[in-house]
Amino acid sequence: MAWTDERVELLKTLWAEGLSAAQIANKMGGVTRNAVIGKVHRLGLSGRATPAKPQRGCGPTLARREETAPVAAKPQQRQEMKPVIPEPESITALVLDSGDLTTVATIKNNMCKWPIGDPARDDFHFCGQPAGTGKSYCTYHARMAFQPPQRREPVRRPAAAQIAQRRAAG
DNA sequence: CCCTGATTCGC
DNA sequence: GCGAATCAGG
Repeated sequence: MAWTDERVELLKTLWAEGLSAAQIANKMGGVTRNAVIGKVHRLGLSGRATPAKPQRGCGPTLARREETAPVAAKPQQRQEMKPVIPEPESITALVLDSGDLTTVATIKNNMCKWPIGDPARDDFHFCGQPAGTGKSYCTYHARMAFQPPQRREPVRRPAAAQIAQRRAAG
C-alpha cells in the first residue's frame, strides 16, 4: 500500500480530526498504526497529543529534542471520539446521486475534504462540495481551516452554584 | 494489560 | 520514504 496523494490527504484529515493512529490505520486499511505514525511524522503533522515528550531518556539513543512544543491536550477515551466539529446549517454535505454521502471511499480530489460527523462512526462523511483543483476544502471550509475556533469557556455547572447560593440566601 | 504517540533504525 | 521494533507515558 503506497501513500498516494489522496491517501495522504485522508491521513491528514483524519489525523487533524483527532483520530488515533490506530483508528486511522484501521479505517484506511493496509497499514498499521506504526505506518500511520511514521507517515504523520514525515509529513510534519506530529505534535498533537502527548504534551511533553523530551525523549526516551534511558536507551540506545543519543539525539534529543531541545525544545518541547506544548499543545492542546487530547481527551483519551475508548475508541470513541467526540470531536468538536461545528456543523453549520449553512453547509450541507454533498449527496451523491447514488444516495451515498461523500464518504472516504467516494471523495474525490477536487472535493471538499472537510469532515462532518464523528469519524469513528459509520455516518462520517465529508463536505464534498467543489473545492477546486488542488484544494482540500471548499471556500467556506477553507476559511474555517485557517480560522482558529473560537474558544468557548469550559462548560460550567451554574446549577450547583446557584443551588448553593439559593440555599445560602434563604 | 490496555491504550496512546515518538523515535530509531534497517530496508 | 517506508514501517516494524522499540520506547515512554496514561
